[in-house]
Amino acid sequence: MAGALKKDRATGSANAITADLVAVLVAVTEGEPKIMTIANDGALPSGPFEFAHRSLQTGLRAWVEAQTGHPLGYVEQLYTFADRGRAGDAKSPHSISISYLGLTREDKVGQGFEAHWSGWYEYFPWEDQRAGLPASLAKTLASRLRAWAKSAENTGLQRQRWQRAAITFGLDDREWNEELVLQRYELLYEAGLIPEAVRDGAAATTVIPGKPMTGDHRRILATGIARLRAKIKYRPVVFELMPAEFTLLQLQRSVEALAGRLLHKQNFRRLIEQQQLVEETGAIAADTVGRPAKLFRFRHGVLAERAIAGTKLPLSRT
Amino acid sequence: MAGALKKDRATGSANAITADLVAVLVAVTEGEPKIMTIANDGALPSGPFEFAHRSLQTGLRAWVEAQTGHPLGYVEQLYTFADRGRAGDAKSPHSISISYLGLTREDKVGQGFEAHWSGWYEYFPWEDQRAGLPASLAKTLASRLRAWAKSAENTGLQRQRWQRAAITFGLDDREWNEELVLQRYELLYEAGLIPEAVRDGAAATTVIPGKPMTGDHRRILATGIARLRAKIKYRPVVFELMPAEFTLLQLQRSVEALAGRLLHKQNFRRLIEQQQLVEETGAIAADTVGRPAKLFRFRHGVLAERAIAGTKLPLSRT
DNA sequence: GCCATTTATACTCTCCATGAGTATATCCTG
DNA sequence: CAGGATATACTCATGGAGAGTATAAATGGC
Repeated sequence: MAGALKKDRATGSANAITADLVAVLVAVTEGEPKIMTIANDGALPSGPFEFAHRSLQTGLRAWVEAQTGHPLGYVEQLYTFADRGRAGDAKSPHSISISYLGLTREDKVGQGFEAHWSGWYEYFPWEDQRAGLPASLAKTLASRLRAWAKSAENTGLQRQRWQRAAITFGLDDREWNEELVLQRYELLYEAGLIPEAVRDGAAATTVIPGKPMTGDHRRILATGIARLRAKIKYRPVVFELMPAEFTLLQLQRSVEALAGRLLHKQNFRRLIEQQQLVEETGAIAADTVGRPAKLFRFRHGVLAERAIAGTKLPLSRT
Repeated sequence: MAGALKKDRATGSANAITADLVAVLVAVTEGEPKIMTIANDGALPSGPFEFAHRSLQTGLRAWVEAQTGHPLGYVEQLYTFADRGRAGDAKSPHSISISYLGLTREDKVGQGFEAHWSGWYEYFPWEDQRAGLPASLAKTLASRLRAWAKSAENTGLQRQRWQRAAITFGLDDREWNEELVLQRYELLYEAGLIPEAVRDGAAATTVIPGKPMTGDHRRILATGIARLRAKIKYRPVVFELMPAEFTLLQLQRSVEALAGRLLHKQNFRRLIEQQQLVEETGAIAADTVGRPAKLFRFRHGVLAERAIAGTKLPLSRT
C-alpha cells in the first residue's frame, strides 16, 4: 500500500539531519514577564533531539532540567523552523529547531546552573505598551521605519512597506495589536534594524534597542510571546503562571504584563467572575496598601467541565 | 557566548534523524471537502526533508508537486509529530513528521499521477454533522464509548472516561464542538475503536466506520481539519478554497462543509457583508433554480487594510 | 481623631453583535 | 398562473462589552 512512499524515502542517512529542541519558558514575577535564558542571557534553553529520547517533549524536558534545574510543567509546541541563513553561520549542517512554550513560576530555581530569569521586554522593548512607549523609542522606531519604507525602489513598494509597518506597529492612528509580535520582529529583521539582521549579512545600520540572541532564538521567543498573548484570551492559561492564591488585581497585573497593555479594572473582574474561573479562598490579602483584597484560587474544575471554544459561526438550530 | 550550547550539541551524526514533510491539501468541490491522497487513498502526500531543500516549505512544495502534479498555494505549518509506536512499525528509525495545511481548488489536476481527491468525511464520518449523524453511526459510537468507559478499573476512572467522551462527542445533551476533531480521534485511538490502534497493538475489537491511513497520517489529517475549522472563524481563509466568483450560498455551503454544521442563512450573509469581505461583481449566477443570485468576489484589499485579530481583553483607554 | 490616599467592590447605562424569525422579491417549471 | 425554490430585506429581543460613577475599607501623616 505504501509502496509509492517507500521508494521515495530516505535510504540510509543520505537525508539525515539534526533537530534542536528549544524552550520558551515563561514566568511572571511582580508584574513582569520573565523567560529562562542561558549562555549569559543570549540563548534559550535548548539541546539536540537524541535517539535516547522517547518523544520530543521528553527530550525537551530532559534538556531544560539539565540546563536550568527547573522542571517543566505546562508545555505546548510552538513551531518548527529550518531556514538557513538564519542560524548564525550559513555553513551549519542541515538542522531544524522544534520550539516549545512552557509556563511556570519563578520559585524553585535550581542552584549551580548558569540559567537566569530575564525580563522578556529586554529583548522586545517596543512590545511593552503599558505605559505607552518610551518617548525616545517611539520616535526613533517610527523614523527608522519610515526611512526603510522610503528606501524601496519605486513608490508602489514604498507605500506597501509603509502600510505594512503602520499596520504592525499601530502607526498613523491605527490600533496597536499586541498579537503581532512575530510580524513586528520579522519586519525589523527585514529592515535591518536589529543586530541579528546585521549578523546575518544585512547592511550595517544603526540598530534599535533590544538585546539580541543566538541563532534564531529571538525569533522563537517572539513566536512564544505571540502565542501566549493570543491564548490568554480564550484559554485560562494565566493560572499556570500564578501562585496558588492571588488577588484579582495581581491576576490583572499578570495579564497586563503578558499583553503589554493596561486593562479596564471593573470589566476585567466582571469577565473573570462571570466565567467562574476562580473562587474565594476565604482569606484576605495581608501587607497591602488600601483596602485589603479577597484572595482567590483557580477553579481547576472548569477545565473538565467545559470544552471551552468560542464559536463565531452563525449556527442554525434546525 | 554560546559555549555552553556548543558542547552539548550533536557531534557528527550520532543524533542524526530523518524528517518527513507531510501535506494536508484541502479543496472544496460542490459542497464537499476533499483532501489530496496518494498510495491508493491510504496516505497523504509526503516525502523526506532533503539536504537540497532550501527550506521546509520548499521541500514540501517539491514533494507535493512531484507526487500530485498540483502546485501548492496557501500553506501553513500544522504540527511536528515524533512519537514512536505510532509510526506503524516500532523498529522504524528515529523519524519526525512536520505537517502542513494547504488550501487550493480542485481544478488543474495533473495527469499521470496516482494522486486522488478523497472526501475527508470518508476518514471521519462522525465529523459530518450537517444532517445530524447517520442514525447507525450515532448509536454504535455512543454505545462503544460507553463500553470503553465501563471497562476502566475503578468507578472514578470510569466516570472520568465518560465525561471526556461526553465532552468531546457532545453526548448527554452537551453541545457538539466541531473544533475537537483531534481530541475525538485521539480518544477513539485510545479506546481501540479504529484500525490504527489495533495495528499499533491495541486489543482487537470491532472497529468504527472510517478509512484508516498509513502511519499517523489520519492523526495529521485530524489536526488539519481542526486547524481549518478554527481558522475560518477569525481569518478569511475560505476564499482560498473558492473560485474567483461565487454566490453567497455557495460560500455558505463551503463553510458548512468544512465546519460539518449548518449555518443560519440570513445571519451568515449579514456577517459576511458587515465585514466587507466581498464585493458584487455585477454579474448574476446562471443555470440555477429559484431566484438567481448575485455573484461576488473576495476583496483582497481587506488582507492589507486590516490586521484582523479580535481582542477579547477588556482594554483600558487611558 | 481626622483627612488624604489607595485599593476593593458594586452598580449603571449605552451600544452593538448575535440569535432567531417574518416578509417580500424574483426566478423556473408544469 | 400556481407552486416551488431561492434571494434579499427587515424586525425584535437578548446579552456581552466598553465606559464611567459611587461607595466601602484599609493605611499613614498630621
